[in-house]
Amino acid sequence: MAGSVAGRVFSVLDAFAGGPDTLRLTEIARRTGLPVPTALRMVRELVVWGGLERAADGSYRLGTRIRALGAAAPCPRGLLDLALPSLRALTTRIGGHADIAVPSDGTALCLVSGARLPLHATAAGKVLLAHGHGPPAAVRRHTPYTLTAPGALNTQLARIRETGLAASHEEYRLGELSYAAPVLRDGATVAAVSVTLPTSMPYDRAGAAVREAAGVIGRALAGA
Amino acid sequence: MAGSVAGRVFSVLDAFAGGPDTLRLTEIARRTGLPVPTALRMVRELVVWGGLERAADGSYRLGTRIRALGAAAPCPRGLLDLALPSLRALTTRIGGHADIAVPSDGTALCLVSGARLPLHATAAGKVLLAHGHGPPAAVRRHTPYTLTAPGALNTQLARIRETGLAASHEEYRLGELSYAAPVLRDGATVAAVSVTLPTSMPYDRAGAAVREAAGVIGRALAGA
DNA sequence: GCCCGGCTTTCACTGGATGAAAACGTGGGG
DNA sequence: CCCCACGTTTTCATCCAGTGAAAGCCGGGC
Repeated sequence: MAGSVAGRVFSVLDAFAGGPDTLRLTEIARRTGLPVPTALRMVRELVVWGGLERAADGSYRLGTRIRALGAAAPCPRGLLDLALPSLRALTTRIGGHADIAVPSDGTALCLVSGARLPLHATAAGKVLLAHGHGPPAAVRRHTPYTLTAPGALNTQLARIRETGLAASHEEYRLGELSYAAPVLRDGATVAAVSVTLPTSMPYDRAGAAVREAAGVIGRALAGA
Repeated sequence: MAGSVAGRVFSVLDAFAGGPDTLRLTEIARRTGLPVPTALRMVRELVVWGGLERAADGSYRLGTRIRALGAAAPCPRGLLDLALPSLRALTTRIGGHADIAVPSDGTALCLVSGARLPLHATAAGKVLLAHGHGPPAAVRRHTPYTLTAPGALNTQLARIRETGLAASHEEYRLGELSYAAPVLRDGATVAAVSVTLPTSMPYDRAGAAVREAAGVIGRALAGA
């Protein structure tokens, strides 16, 4: 792949996946191992297409075309397949319901249950929100504990980014609490693993367990 | 671009942008105009990379890599969220419809209404055109007032760059006028704020109001 | 002014890309 | 069962798009 034109184009795109969201030509060349003129040609074609766009200072960032495609991408069946073993293990260990959710139309789409959850009121949703998926389809109050103030929510999202763990205590349904952790692929959050438990059955290791499961699934993704 | 490898890869990806989320090889070849073996090679490299994935029945769909990239793409992390308060204020102050538009496939995609507007005939579109977004998907006459001569349009675009304000007087729909101003991020225009009014309504403060709103949103973007 | 780093253009060479043709697989109609 | 039709995959001789070293260009620092 490295010896093909397509491969070179892809490597340029990959250069943006993990790192800062804006790169200069030289930096792209360094990251991809491509000679500068070659990187320039790749980048130019990407700009014409709309996959990259040029910032005012001459550096590059991912463009609208990539965003549009990302939004158009359906949720991968393969993801559920990869995740199922870990989800079963989670349920065995913690109890309750384990699921994996991807962003879809401003909601968190649960691949196991098929449910669509609000982004602002569930642990899985908050994980997705915290990592740039959004905006939410609707922000409404589901229980007395639902967070609706943008400020409070943003503070939580910042914390979620720091800790890699989100929680929801009866913010969506009374008597239900959930924990969720991000599934990473190439440094980007592509899904959220969550467990949902009745408040009567709290389990203090749920957070760590969810994080572990997310890690395992992320590694499975990388290996696939 | 059509004559380059990169262009062919892009056209394959584009084939998925508008249509159904799963395509068969022959269908991809048909949509892109590529010979089948060529399409096959493109598709294969995309699959290896992760930009496409193969469904159980042998058809193809957009893959996790594309999703991850789309998620990693900066800027509209809640561009609409950030803009909504300002847009509401605009409507309250000026009336009519306020919206924020980003370039998408040669059109101006309005994030509030979801509408796609032509770049050459609307205020929001002209703002995007004036700052390097384009080319337009199509330049056609919508009303007797639509500008189609490239010269006249370019003169206007230059003026828009100078003044930071664009207008459209019944160039898209009769009885409708709109004003738009650029939203800047790192000095680059990433979106356009616009208000659309019936010609019967007063509008003398619309220009300044739109510009102010765009400034506020730009500052919110920088802070995020 | 001079230098230095990064961006862009040029150009002769070459190896990856190309696509017609043929082989392969599969399903279904007679 | 055979044969046909359709979609996919492989092959291979041809050739042109892609390559990258080198040189030119621009701007900013000293």
